[in-house]
Amino acid sequence: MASRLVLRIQENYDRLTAGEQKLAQLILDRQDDILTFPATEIARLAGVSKATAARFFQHLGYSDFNEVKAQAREERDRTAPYEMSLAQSGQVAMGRTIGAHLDLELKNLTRTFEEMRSDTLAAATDLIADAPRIWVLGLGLDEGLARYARLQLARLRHGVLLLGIGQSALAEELAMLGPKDVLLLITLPPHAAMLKPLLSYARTSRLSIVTLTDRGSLLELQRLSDVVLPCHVASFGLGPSNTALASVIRLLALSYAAKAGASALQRSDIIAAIKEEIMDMS
Amino acid sequence: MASRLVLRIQENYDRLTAGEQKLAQLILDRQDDILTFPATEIARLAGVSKATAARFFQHLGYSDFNEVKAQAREERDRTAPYEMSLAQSGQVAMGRTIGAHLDLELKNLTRTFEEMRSDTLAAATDLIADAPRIWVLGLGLDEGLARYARLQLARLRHGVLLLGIGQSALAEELAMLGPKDVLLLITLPPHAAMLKPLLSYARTSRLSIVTLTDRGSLLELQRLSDVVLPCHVASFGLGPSNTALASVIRLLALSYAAKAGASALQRSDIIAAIKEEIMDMS
DNA sequence: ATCTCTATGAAACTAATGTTTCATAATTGC
DNA sequence: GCAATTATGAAACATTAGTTTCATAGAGAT
Repeated sequence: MASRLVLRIQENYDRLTAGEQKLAQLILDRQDDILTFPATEIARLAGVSKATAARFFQHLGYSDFNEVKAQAREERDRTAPYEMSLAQSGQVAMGRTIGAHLDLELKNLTRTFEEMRSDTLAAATDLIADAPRIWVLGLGLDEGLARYARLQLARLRHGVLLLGIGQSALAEELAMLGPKDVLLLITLPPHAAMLKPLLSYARTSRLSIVTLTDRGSLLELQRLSDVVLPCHVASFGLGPSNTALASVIRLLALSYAAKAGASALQRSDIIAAIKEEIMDMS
Repeated sequence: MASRLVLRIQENYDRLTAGEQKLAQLILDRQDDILTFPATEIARLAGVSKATAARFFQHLGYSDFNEVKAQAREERDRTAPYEMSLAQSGQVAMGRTIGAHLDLELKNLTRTFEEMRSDTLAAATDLIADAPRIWVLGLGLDEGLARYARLQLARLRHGVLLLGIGQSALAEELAMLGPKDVLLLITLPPHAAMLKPLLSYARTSRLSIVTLTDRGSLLELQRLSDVVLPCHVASFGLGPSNTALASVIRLLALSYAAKAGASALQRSDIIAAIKEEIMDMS
């Protein structure tokens, strides 16, 4: 991040020599990362000598390149003031600050969607759209998210059911799985021991399996699924964070709603109206 | 930005020597900017020698510090441009892109924690720590999150119960509420019509109410609660987004675990061990 | 065409960074 | 208490980075 350097360059651009303008253009083109390189490398990338680079920064008013870097660091610290203020005043959780928690959650979300291929999301959406029934499964801690997913999808379409609630009836439920159905599996480490045999059995029903899991489980679960949407779940403690997974569920519902169009939204409106009517009767 | 370095540190933390842990802690505390400093300076900041720093990075699997910096640059390049590429090529959901979805989620998270007062989080944590029993309530769509919250807290302490599951038994459950208990309420708009009378009744039990809700409901629910932790829930459709609320639940659990200390973590370990044993018997 | 001035790169010099080696202190096991 | 092992920092060494100086090329003015 080099905002103030960029501003100085912009203010002085016409007064720069040709070599200096080469440097200036490079910095304007790569504002975010150029200062992570040493000046020697910046000069090389711009196609000028080290001497020209040194004179360039001096021409802009800096005493030397170290001053440029120090200014950029100060600017970075100042850009996110809430993090610093939170970090300083915030409650310490697990030895970390609220700011650190937020940072990690933001990174989990960013990396999750950074790496999400649109064709993977589309494939998952298509499977859901075409399925006569959707079975949602989440074991242990993942059950809450499974319920959330089921509710999100049930608002938009019929035939969305939860598996594994009363585990004593799981076998009966598995017997109900049919071809063309979709199993929406939500699972984070540590994975339930029964998961693999359950998935192996489920596949004999010739249904499709869409799995939401963490990055580390991607390869393993890819073998047992038709589509895997991986999430980043890094945390400071208490097992994996499911914030990114919650957001992926939401995106999947949004994506389905967009594909299904008016009928999905109409269903959601109907359900809302039913609720209002039921509550009026209470 | 040093996400992968951070993950490597987290995976290996217990195997690091004391000097290496000093470096590790510094990097965890200052993930965003620490790699803008040379390794010599990082060593100085951590209070170790340059030799220790060099061995530390090698211990983590890097051939040298230059490789650490190169990886961080690559990561930054991979994180920044994707928003543009996703926005241009990504699946359109509800008229918005994956990039827009991510942006909105990031903003929800950022604003939620930016506005979170540490004293409010501490007050909620204290109430939970001191309560003989915690009742968790989420109606309708919020039920999934309520289950998630209950599971997170039940791993850390006894006496965490879910309200409102079989609504026909709700009256019986409400009769069980006692003084000094805490009701952890999770509710987003549209709020269930029964919520207000339910809360009014609950207060006659002289228990404390900790409410997680959206910003818009803050004033209204503040009158009925002891502590309110508001979340930003902006979305493009399908009602409010609960990604930030999921993360607040997680932070609350982390905060409680930090306060309760060893006993909470021990309980979590015990539960994990029980699960392993039960699964081995399956 | 020539002279003056400016821009520039090569080279020299200085400074800083990073890695490796070695000696010592601390820790662990018997 | 002692020996063996490991961790660590100081120092040596190697490499890179950054600044300054000097020589040259190019541009502009006459």
